[in-house]
Amino acid sequence: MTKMKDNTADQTLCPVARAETVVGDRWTVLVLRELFARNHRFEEIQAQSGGTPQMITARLKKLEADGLVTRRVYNKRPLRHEYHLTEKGEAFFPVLMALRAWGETWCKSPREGRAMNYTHLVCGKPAGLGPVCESCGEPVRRADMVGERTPKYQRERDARWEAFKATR
Amino acid sequence: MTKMKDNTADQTLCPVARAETVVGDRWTVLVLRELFARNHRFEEIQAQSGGTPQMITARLKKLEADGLVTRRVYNKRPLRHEYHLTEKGEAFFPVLMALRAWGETWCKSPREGRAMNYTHLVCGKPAGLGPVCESCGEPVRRADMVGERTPKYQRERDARWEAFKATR
DNA sequence: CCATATTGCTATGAAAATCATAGTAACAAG
DNA sequence: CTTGTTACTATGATTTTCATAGCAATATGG
Repeated sequence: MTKMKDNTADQTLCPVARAETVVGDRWTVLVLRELFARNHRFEEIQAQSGGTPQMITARLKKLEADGLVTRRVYNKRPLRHEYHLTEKGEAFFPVLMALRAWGETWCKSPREGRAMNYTHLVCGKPAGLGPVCESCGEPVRRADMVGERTPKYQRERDARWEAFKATR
Repeated sequence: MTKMKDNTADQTLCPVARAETVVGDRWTVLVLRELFARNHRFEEIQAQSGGTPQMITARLKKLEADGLVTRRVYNKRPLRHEYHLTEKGEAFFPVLMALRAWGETWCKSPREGRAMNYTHLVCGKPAGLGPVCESCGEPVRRADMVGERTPKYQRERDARWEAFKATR
């Protein structure tokens, strides 16, 4: 034998399994990253995540269906939408920050340097990687932080955008 | 046009993208969940995650290759291995806890109840869902917590194990 | 000894997802 | 009336996943 019943994971009480049916996918997480980075347009999301349009459309539709994202008209004629995080979507922030902390610590050689640096607005100092500010020790919320891209990461993103535009 | 160069994400400075190449997959996260739940045997991991053996073998191999998991012989003749988290794997704990918090809060109706309750050993009280103990306010580490399954969730897992054994 | 159970997988073919590439729709601007 | 912009959809090849089955190496019970 091999498999049991289908635990499509909405059949379980486990919150991790439940969450994974929504965000258990590379593209979905990258789309969310872009939305948190305040990139709300389809093109930008596609360019920075590196996905095909189908991948991005599919994830955005699913995220909308799952209540993490809303579409907002920013232009009628031609009709154009921006994608924004809902409260449920915004609440995903701590997961992304935890993932970031793990990625910075365990998926990079030290010489590569950070992608982003966050400043904790409450104390005005660097927030570091953890769930509490490394400078003042208070738990950090998204609203209390400003993130700034390091020059290297900014250049990387600019280059990606240029490369994307070049092929259109 | 449609796609740009391949950002296989080890080509980026972004720690989220880097992390996702390792753990950006439903099965991988469920396997990690089981390892954190101290289920170290192939069968248990398969039964509780609900995957096919190939899915589980593939994830365990990849997790080993990525340095999150080590195989440990627990029986020669017949040769049998247990899967254990490395330091890198253990470090993933905050991500899982953040995912748990989000899942409990946003992927469940209130009446369903929790899957687990953690006690913060430092203060002896409930740790809650956040990165800091809801009782004493200190940041919680995995070593400072004991998790207990709620009866309902325990029954669910027992049932899954029985169902699994029944089909073998 | 010999049949059955245990554990940890591998094999196989069908179904579904993903990829790269190309193209379309609906306008705006010059 | 041609070119550009934005947000997709279409298509066919490739890759992954799924469900089902089976196997290898022993332990265990009779």
